[in-house]
Amino acid sequence: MTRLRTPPARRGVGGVLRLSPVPPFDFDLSASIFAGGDPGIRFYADGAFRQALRIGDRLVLVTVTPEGTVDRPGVRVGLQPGPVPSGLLDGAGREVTRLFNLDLDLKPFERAVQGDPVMVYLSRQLRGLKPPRTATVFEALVDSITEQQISLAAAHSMERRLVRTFGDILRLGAMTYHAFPTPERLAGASPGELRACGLSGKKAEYIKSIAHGVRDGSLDLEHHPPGRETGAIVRELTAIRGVGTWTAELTALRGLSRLDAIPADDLGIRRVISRYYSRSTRIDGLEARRIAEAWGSWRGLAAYYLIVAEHKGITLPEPDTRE
DNA sequence: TACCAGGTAAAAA
DNA sequence: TTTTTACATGGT
Repeated sequence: MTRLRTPPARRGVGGVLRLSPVPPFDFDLSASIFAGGDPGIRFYADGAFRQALRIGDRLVLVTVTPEGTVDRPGVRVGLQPGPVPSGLLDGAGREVTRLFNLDLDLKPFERAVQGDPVMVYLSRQLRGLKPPRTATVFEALVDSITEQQISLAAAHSMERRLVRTFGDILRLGAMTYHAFPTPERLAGASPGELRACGLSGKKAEYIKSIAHGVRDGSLDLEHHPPGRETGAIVRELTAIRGVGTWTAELTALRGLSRLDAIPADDLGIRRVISRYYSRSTRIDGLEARRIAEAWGSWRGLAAYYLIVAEHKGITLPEPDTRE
């Protein structure tokens, strides 16, 4: 897949940065999945996205708002509290670029799925949708382990408690913001504290072990040699205790933006593929992978489009009426 | 009250 | 080797 470099950021007055995402990009659509999030953790409302992020050695509140149009998109990044040194501003720009995949070029994806009428329709309905990425691979891995087996509602409740319990705190006025917990903090957590967040004993143990590995340097989740294949990364991840194929693929997709990774065994992905491609007949992971082959190296992004399409209640205009 | 929900490793057969 | 089981919370 092709990636273009984001044009140089323009520095505004008073700790404000303007970025130029690769078009097409629809910020409101891409950020809308964060609507209804926890305002103290990660939140999108009234056209502004907010999240507490660690930039270098500082914890800051990042506020992202859209400018321009889908075809000439801009993004405004504000930091609190001030004063904001220019190095911090540049770091925040890189971080926001990562979180919203601003340098991803969607045009090759749109071309690659031209032969698939369903994906052509959905990608037009969702034009400019870019998949979000976590601030760290560690965060993606911890979230994915938390989400194993149970419903997303249950998992999100646990993730929220995990962040509120162990995440570093930033106070601004009356608001308290929580960053995602560092490996150091989770490595130091007691099993009982992790269990109190709702995690099973085994999940608590997996997460603690991963946090230990990252902290002492024996496990490097964040750095991968350029050109390394997604399959190799998934295999590496599955060597970690508690990480199966599903967890590794989800982590590669959300944490590394490996858009060719598709957690095809995932119940939600199987459901949306069957909804849009199999007349809602239940399918297994193998069948899901077979259908996903049509999307080539963009299969993970295509699956994300299906999830968002379902979430937004998008239906196909002409149901298949073969006799 | 059950039962299912974006799985996994370990025990049992 | 393949199959079964325990596990956590939230929604219906």
